[in-house]
Amino acid sequence: MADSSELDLPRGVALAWGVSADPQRGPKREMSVEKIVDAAIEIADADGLGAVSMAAVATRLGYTPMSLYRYVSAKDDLMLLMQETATGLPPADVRDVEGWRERLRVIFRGMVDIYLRHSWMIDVPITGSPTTPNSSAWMDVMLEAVEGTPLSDEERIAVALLLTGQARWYGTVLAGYAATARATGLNPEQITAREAALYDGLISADEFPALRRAIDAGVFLSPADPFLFGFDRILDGLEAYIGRLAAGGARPAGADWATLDDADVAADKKYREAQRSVREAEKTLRAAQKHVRQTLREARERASRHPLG
Amino acid sequence: MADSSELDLPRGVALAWGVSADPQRGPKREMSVEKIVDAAIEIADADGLGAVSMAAVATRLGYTPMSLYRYVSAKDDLMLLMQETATGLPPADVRDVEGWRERLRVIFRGMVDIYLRHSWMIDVPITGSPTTPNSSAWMDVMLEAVEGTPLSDEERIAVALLLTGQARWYGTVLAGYAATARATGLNPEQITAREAALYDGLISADEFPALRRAIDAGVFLSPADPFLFGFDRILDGLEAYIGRLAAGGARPAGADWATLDDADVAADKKYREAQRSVREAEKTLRAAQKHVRQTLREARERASRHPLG
DNA sequence: ACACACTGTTTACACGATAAACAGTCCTAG
DNA sequence: CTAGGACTGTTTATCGTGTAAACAGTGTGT
Repeated sequence: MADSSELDLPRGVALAWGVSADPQRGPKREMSVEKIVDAAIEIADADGLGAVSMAAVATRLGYTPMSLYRYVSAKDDLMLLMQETATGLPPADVRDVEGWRERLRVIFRGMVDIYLRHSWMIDVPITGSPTTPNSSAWMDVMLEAVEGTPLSDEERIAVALLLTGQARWYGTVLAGYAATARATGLNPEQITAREAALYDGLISADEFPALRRAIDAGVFLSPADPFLFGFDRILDGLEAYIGRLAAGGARPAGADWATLDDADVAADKKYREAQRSVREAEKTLRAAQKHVRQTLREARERASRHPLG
Repeated sequence: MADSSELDLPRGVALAWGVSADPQRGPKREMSVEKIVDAAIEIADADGLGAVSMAAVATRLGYTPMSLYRYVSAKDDLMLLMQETATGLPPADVRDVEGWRERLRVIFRGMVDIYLRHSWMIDVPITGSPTTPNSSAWMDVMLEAVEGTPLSDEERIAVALLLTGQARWYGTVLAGYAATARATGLNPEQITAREAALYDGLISADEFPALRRAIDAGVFLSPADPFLFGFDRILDGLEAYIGRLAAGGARPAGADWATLDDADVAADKKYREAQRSVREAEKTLRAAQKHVRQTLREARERASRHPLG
């Protein structure tokens, strides 16, 4: 470990590592960072991250809003600490599990559980990889899980990233459900049904043939969990790769992803305009169809009641 | 397609489908939804989604903030339209590409490009799957790409979800870079270097042995793109599965993910407390070590200069 | 021509984060 | 053992949000 004297830690990160001098003089502290963070988490669990305001947290603890700033230098730091606390430590029993495949599955399950418990986690704004103790512990346990494999160090990191991303994505969708549930008071089945109805009503066979066929096959009402399928495919892919390496197969060159150049970015607005005309044309096409004229009529009626429709 | 008379579309979704009656009487409109959305996107591209306020958009167009509300019923809707516009249509040439694997790669690349262009996309709050035309078009093209395979309808949706999630995750990390770049003015290499230094300074071999080893191997300074590795593994996994199906292999039963019950959630706070003691103990351990005492001393010095460290 | 549906604007409000100045508390250096 | 001052939680105030409501001007269908 390098000498840390040269580092100046981002404010919240230092708090997360518990590396902050406790004051020696002055009155006894009545609160603590932990209590504040716990209160904030409870609010977020119940009503989403949007409900976490300094005032709300303070009120819940019976203090005035400004008092929190003696413990947490800014709301950003509070959110980082919420994230870190809710992340917690990875399951302790991973080491007992036999085989990298099962170990990764246990870890993945652990991550998804976190998002299941704390759907607001997804809404915490990201600023670089979180160099906090608990996040590092998860990273560590993932790396350890694949230590018996012929994967290179870079590849192991890539695997950890792959799991993290997949869990996060699962969490994102779960959070979407949680948010609509909060907003509408509907239960998961009702939300699914409503979304299926929306799709069903909007997707025409001419414009979106493949999607339309899927809808007709009832996929949006299926109880099967698509994320589990995805996760199993990921494990399959790793297994195939590891198998190839073990069999002495050559490691393919790690391609470097071409970045966008400025011209691409500049072209984007024109591109959007071009797409707009395409879509405009499709819109006209749509409008020519009977059932869509119906939709339009409905929408106009609605718009007249409710100016911005 | 079912009769849409029963549906009441979420406000913004109707706008996205272009299903809103243009007013007939009254003065000519000076603005348009498109111009507003474009202005908002330009602001977000330059300074992030946080910089997009109604006032900022209006100012950029030379109007007063409230004028926007004649076109866009709320900021949420504006964001939905930004998302939809920036999403655009999938690449038109996917159909020309031979083989599902290459087709998926082209689509994936297209998605990542979007996040490369518009890193703020990740920050747009999600509320259910976006039933908008462009998003549907991407879904459609993904489903079409795997039409020649023996995958079931549910599985195809799962594949589309898998790609989307992976692209989003890539985008999340890209957005993190963009955000720190904006905040600090550093270029990507400098950001990587700074993060590597942070890790290097904080991760001890005792607490995070596997991670520490990875750091020493220099993985955080490697130029290889871990997301490409991950994506290739996903494709490998799909290939393996498709191969198995084609060879007449049985389809494994789609496991249903066990949801958390209330007891689990209630136990979470106690769990966090338990973890806190573990971490507290580890902290003490850390503090007993020489180099960490060093860190602490540094931190105290810093804290005395800068009260909340 | 005139009512009124519409335009963009003004004014106003309820929150949000947080800076600055406050009076009370209590450790520690003299 | 007694200040001085570091520290506590509080009060007050500022600035930036999103958006409701009332406004005067405009142009179209009756």
